[in-house]
Amino acid sequence: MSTTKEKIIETSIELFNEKGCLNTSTRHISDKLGISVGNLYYHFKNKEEILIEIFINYIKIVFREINSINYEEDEIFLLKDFLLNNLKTDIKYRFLHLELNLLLISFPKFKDIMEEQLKKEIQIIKKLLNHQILHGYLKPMSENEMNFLVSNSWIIVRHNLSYWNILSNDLILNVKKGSLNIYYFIKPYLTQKSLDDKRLKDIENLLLKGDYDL
Amino acid sequence: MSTTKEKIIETSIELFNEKGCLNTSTRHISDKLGISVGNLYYHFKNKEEILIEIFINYIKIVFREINSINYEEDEIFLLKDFLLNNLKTDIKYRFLHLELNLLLISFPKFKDIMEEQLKKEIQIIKKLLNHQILHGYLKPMSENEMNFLVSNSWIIVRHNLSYWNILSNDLILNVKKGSLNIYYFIKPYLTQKSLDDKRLKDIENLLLKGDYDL
Amino acid sequence: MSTTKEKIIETSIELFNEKGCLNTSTRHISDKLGISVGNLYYHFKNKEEILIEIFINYIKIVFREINSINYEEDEIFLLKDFLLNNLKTDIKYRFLHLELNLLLISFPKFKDIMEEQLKKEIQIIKKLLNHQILHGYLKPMSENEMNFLVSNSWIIVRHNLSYWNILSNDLILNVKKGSLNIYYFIKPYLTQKSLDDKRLKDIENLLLKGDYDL
Amino acid sequence: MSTTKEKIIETSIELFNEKGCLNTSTRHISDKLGISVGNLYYHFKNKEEILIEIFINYIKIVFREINSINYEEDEIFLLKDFLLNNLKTDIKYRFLHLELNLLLISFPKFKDIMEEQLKKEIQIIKKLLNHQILHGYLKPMSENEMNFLVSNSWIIVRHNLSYWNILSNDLILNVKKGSLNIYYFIKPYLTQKSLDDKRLKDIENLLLKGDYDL
DNA sequence: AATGAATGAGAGTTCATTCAT
DNA sequence: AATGAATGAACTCTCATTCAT
Repeated sequence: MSTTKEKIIETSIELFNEKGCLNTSTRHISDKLGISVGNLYYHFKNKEEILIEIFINYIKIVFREINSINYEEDEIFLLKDFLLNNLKTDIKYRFLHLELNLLLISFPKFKDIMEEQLKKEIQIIKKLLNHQILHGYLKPMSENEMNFLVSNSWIIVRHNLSYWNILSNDLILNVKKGSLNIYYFIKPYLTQKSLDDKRLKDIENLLLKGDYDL
Repeated sequence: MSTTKEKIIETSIELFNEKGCLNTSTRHISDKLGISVGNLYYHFKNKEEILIEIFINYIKIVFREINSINYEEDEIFLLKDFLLNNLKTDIKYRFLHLELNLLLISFPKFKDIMEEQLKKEIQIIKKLLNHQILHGYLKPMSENEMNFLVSNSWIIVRHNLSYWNILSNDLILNVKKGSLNIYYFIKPYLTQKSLDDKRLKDIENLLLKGDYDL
Repeated sequence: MSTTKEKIIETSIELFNEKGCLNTSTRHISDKLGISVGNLYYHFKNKEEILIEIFINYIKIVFREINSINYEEDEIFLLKDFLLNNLKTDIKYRFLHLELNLLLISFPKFKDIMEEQLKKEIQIIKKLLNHQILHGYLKPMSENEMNFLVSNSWIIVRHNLSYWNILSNDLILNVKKGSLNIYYFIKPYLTQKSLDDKRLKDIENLLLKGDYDL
Repeated sequence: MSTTKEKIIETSIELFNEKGCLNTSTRHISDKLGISVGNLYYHFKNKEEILIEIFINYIKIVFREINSINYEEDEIFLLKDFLLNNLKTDIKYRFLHLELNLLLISFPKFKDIMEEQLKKEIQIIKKLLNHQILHGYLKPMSENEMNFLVSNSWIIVRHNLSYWNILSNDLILNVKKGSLNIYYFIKPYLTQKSLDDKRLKDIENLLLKGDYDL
């Protein structure tokens, strides 16, 4: 049993993904939810606050997943986590990245939070990559190479859907193709130890077959 | 001395990059240009036609550059072309990719043309990559790997600005960083022959120093 | 104390009669009423919905009057009802018929409702005429003659104002002349019994003198 | 080989019938004709002048037909002329009557000419009817009855299409039905001599079968 | 918490008309 | 005669937001 505020968020996410945040009016949201516009504005000061609330929810989930990684236990699975765990979240909040630039232009507060958040993400990805290097799963690299591996990862992870969405309207299929974008992007950086690991082959097979739920 | 139609296109591009196509009204365009809205609509049936005209201009330039590549002369420079020649064009028309997903949702005709165009681009990039493999500059790869190299290239090329724009407002700097994204993305696929080639080092140095005009 | 929605309808009717529905903008309506355009569109999805609401109001009144006819009591007065009762309604909603053809072309939903409504009206007029025939007030006629009596009645009733409006701007006078159009149109179909009836003479005198309120 | 001015008139008539005069822009007309708007305005001061020119053409044809009636030769055929000769003209210029009231409201000059013209028409119809009475084809009637017979004729002739257009989109069929409206309207006023005349039966049969070209 | 009426700016677009060429 | 670029007012309609209840 969710509160009205939560319902507004969920409905907004659905509509933003469907038609885009900029194409979705507050009236659309309240109509779809079956509440009054006034009530929506009782819970949120304005549209940007809805967007920011959504983004904060997104951040929380992403960080919860990232922080739940057990760095000690089983190092190769870090890759699997990196690849699979976030897929569902990224689908649910896909408009955030698909529409990112207009959101940054249109909503200044959102831009500030996004910037701050990206910096944190960069640190975490770096930590992850360094950990993988330490355990011999990832080839060593210079600081500079590392920086561009990080940014490229982010770009590929956040924007692969842009590519597939042009070619097809099948969201699930596109997301599964996108997971292979990430996999094949990271592959050249893996060590022979990684490539020989049975678990990596399992991941590759899983992704290639697309035999998993989203 | 450019025609009104051309001026509308140029002004639209400027405003679309600045505020986003969806945030720019036809009245903004005509006001900035100092003409009446009526005159704008005399030259273009509607806003989508302006967008499409811009996109067609973009395509023409991209294809002109691509078709001017001399495949015989000097194979390594294909990479340089791939990296540098399009940068200016991509800056000028950056809103096309930064705002892509909302444009696809909002303008159905544009989507059709974009889809068609992307399919052509894919073929051309494949041809380029195969040519590089043939001459020993790129490592051989499977059909599948090739497909994801192509899609990842496209994603990195078109969306690297998304990343840097969050962190800084300096467009030129961001574009130059983005060029390194492309370079470092492609590097793991290069053969030793490429890596040993002096011209590649020159490219890398050029990009790292950012000592080139845009 | 009427609601805003009702006021919009009343103001629209006034303006539509005055300047024509097609010559009346939604801003005219809201300006005359002293509300914002936004408010008008809060109450009505679009202009066609205003038109349809007006038409439905019109239908309701027409049918209420028609259904209030007591077929048992006094048959000759059916004619009087047919002639007089609807006059006020037809004045109030006169643009509906004066402007009919453009409304049908311009508003497809309106056309559908109008078609449906006309078919109902035809049935009711037929019933009325048959009742008059049964009681010997109207000459018997073939099915075919009946059909064209019905259509001609409708045409005369709905369009007589078209004629008089060309010749004079005095609406009330024109409407009263129009009532005689209906009367003289129907007269040749009346039986001797009708013509001998004092009440018919009364009606004729009333209409000729125009000594009644509208 | 018609002049540009004539072509503008013909094209305007087509478009006015199709979409309504008020829904047809000068741009529509010049586009359909393949000339420039400027050229259209070279030939006509404004839209109203086009309308008036059309109306004058219409008047000329109507009067030419009316004046060609040979009152001596064969009196019963006056009815046929009244019924059939004008049908083609009325189809061609149907928007003039279908859209009449808005035209009167929107174009003051047109209204003046229309008023003047209607008065002339009334005189001519009266003359025709009196001639028919004189020869025993039409029942004698009072001045008053005559006036309303005239106005009702005009209403039925000009507005019967309004009725049928609601029920069907088949123009030719509707016009043919409309001809029966006129016929059945006039029938009660005919003398036994008319009704016994074989030529009248021929007309009725012709109209009922609809076996004639338009 | 919630309603829903109201605002007013601004969106995309069309229009009759003008005018230099 | 004819072109077609240009105007600017007006059109229908949508938007984020406010506020009395």
